[in-house]
Amino acid sequence: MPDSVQPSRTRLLHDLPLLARLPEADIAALAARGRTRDYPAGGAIFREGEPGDSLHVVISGLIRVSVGAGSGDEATVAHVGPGDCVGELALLDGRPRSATATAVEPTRTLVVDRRTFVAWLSERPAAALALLETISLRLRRTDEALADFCFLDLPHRLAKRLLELHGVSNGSRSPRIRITQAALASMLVVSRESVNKQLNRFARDGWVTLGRGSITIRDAHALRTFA
Amino acid sequence: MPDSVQPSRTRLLHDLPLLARLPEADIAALAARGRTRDYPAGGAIFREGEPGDSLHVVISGLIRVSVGAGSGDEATVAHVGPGDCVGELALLDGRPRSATATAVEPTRTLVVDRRTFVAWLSERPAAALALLETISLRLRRTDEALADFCFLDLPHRLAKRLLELHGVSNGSRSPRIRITQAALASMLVVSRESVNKQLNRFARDGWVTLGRGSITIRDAHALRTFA
DNA sequence: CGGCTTCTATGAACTGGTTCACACAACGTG
DNA sequence: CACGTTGTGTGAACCAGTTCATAGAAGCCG
Repeated sequence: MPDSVQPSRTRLLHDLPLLARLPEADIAALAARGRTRDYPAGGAIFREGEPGDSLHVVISGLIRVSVGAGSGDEATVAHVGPGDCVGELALLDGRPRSATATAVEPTRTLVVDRRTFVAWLSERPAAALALLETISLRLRRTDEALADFCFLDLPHRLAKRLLELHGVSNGSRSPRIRITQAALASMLVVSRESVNKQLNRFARDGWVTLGRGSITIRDAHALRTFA
Repeated sequence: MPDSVQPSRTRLLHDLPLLARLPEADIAALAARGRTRDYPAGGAIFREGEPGDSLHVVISGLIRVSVGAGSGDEATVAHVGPGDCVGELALLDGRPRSATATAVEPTRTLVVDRRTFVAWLSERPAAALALLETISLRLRRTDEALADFCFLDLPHRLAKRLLELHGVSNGSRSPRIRITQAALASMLVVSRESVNKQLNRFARDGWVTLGRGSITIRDAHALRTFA
C-alpha cells in the first residue's frame, strides 16, 4: 500500500470514537493492516443474520443501519458517516450480524477483520480498557433508546429526535435539517403519516417550518422544554 | 476477612458470565478485594441517576432492575439472582446509574468498586478481551429486545417471554412459572389487564393453565411456533 | 414543455392496547 | 372466623397511532 494513503487512514481511525483516546502509534499499526473497499449507492455492506467478522470504518459516503421485522417492515437504527464505524459488535464477539448496513451514497470503507483486530488488541491493554468504556456508553445509549420507546409517545420522541438531528448538524451552524419525513418515520418506527401530522402541529405552534426534504428548527427552546 | 469465606467468593465470581472464562487466580485476586453487603427485602441497592462506581455480584437473594418514566410508571428490565451481577456499566464507564436496583428478597452482595476493578483489569489483558465479548453480547441482547418491542405485538411478546421464563426455571424441570400477572405486565411494559386477557386466550387454546401467582406451560411447542 | 417520480398533506375507518370500574377468589392474620 | 390484602377476570369507554385512499406540489429528465 502506498505511503501517501497511510497518514489519512491513521487520522481517520484516530477520529473514531471507538478508538479516539489511543496513542497514535497503535492506531497507525491498526490502520496499516486494514483494506479499503468501495460500495455504490444502494450497495449492501452486510445483511442481518450473515456471519460477520469485520469492522468497517467509513472513509467517505454514508451508511444506513437498519433492522428488519421479517415482514418487509423495517426500522432505521442509525446513519453513520466518515470517521464513524459499523460492524464493531461482530468484531468483538464473532456473532452473526444483528443489523443490515447499506450504503446510501457511494461509500468507501476501511475494513479490519476480526483476527487482525484481536491480535492487535491483545497486546494493548489500554486499548481494551478504552474500548470497554466506549462499548459501555453505547449499551447505555441503547438502553435509553429502549426506555424512550417504551415510555414516550410520538410527539415527545419526535421532538427529541429533531433536537438530536439539529445537534448533529449544528457544526454547520444551520437550524435546517435535511431529511424526508419518510426517513424520520423510519427512525422513530412510526408511520410516515403520523410524523407528518405531528410536524404540522409543531409548525402551527411556530416551532419548526417545513420544506420539501427539510425541516427548519425555529424554536429549539420550546422543543427542548416540551421533550 | 476470614479465609473460610474466600473460596466461595471465588467460585461465585467464577460463575459470573461476565468473568466466566478467566483463570482462577485472577478471579481470586478480584474476590479478595471485594466486600459483602446485606440488604433487606425492598431495600434499594442503587437508584437511577445516582453517581455509581461499584459492581454488585449477588451472593444470595434476588434483585429487581427497573427503569422509571418520571411519572410513577416503571418497567422491570431484569431480575438477577445468585451468580449474576448488577451495576457493571457504571463500573466500566463511571457514569450515573441508568437503572434502579431493588432487593426483592433479603439479599447479600459482593461489592467491587471501580478503582479496584480498573486496577485489576489493567494488568490482565485477557480479562479485558473476555469482558469486551460479554458486553458485546449484552448489547446485542438489548438491541434485540428493542427490535422485539418495536415490531412485535403483545401476544407474540408475551409468548416469547413465557418461553424465556420457562427456560430459566427449566433447571428445576418444572413447566410451572411462579410469577404474578402484574409482574409479567411490568416486564412487557403493558397493562396488567392486557396480559390477563391474552393469557386467558392462551389458556382457552390449552397452551397454558393459570393459577394464583403461577402460570403452567402446557404446550411449549405451540407457543414457540406462534412466537 | 410535458410527464414521471418523489415528497408532503389530510381525512376516514379501524385497531390494539389503555384506563376505569367493577366482581370475585385465595390467602394471611389478629 | 371475619376482614383486609393481594391477585385474577371482564366489560365499556377511550385514545394514539395505523392503514387506506386521495390529492397536490416540487423537482428531474427526455
